Amino acid sequence: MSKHSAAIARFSDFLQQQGLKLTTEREALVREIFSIHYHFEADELLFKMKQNNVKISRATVYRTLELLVKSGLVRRVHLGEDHYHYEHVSGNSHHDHLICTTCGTVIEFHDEELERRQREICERKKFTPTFHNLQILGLCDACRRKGEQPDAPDRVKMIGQGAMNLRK
Amino acid sequence: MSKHSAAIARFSDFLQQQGLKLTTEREALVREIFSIHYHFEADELLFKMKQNNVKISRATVYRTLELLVKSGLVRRVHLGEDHYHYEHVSGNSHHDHLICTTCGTVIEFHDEELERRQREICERKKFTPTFHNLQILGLCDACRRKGEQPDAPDRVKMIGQGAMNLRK
DNA sequence: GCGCAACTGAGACTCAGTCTCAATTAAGCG
DNA sequence: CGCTTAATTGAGACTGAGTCTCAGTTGCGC
Repeated sequence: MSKHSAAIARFSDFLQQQGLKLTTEREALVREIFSIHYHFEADELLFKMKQNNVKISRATVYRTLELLVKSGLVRRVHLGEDHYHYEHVSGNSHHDHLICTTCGTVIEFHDEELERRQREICERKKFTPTFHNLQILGLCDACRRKGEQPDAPDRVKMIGQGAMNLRK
Repeated sequence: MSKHSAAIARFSDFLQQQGLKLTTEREALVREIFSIHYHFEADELLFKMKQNNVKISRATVYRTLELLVKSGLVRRVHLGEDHYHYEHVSGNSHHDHLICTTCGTVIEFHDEELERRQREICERKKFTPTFHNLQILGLCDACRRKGEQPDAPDRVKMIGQGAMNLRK
């Protein structure tokens, strides 16, 4: 049960600083998040917790995600779809995404030269960056091989495990 | 009335190629879009057309925007909010965005070195890019000057003219 | 001009995310 | 260890962007 205790301790500290409380729901959510090693959606989280018989409400999931983002333990990322995805932050930290528009595969990468160049651009524009978000959409190697796209997808599909809606 | 006729001609060609029709609604929408020289939202478009006494439905606006994106005349951009923004494409073409998280100002920029480096990264990952989207969030010069952020905004606010909801 | 596939609008629907409010709980304090 | 109270929770109503349906309309190739 002491898995992910480092993350929980960090979150606890953050909450205390803000005069907020570490509740069982919040703790369970952090555990769940840190056991997912991929991008996830809020509803996916809710679903998984239901599966594990952990009781938590939609509202609490969203509220806690917001706190986790503020605390820096979780990052909100755009993956080309029209709603948010999240990922937990653990040591290694920042990266950007290559997203295959055919199969939905997400490839992470980090490139120091790219980062440096961005900083230069900001400096020149007198802009103080705090965060950035880069997605490159296109075809992954596998999809390119299996024929020049069969039917021109105009929208990214099937990212993550899909929505699995189960409102209540 | 022949303003923006180049764009309309291009769209007409695209439609014809696809066996689709150029209707009065679609033409009016293209006119409206090409008279906005900034990022806009779908609802904003609907609102402006109502103001100008052009009758068009929400469904048609969305349907036409999709076609315009496919035709390459309009681009869908993420501006850090939870819904889409659009911008028309006109000659000069591709650029990325610096977005001030305090006042919502959007600064456009284009940097060839950044583009080149991205192409290199894709090559190394055997990824065939078709499009990318880079937003750098932070503080613009003006906001940085007027004090180190008064109350830590955790979310981008007030981008564009705001939503001005008027469903019907 | 005709025919018919493409198109349109009204409004129902979906789905992610937010808000409200009464009931509950963490945690500092005596 | 119980009290107090501010923070938190869950149920479900609500919001707002975007999609879908379907009956009626229209562009356009013949």
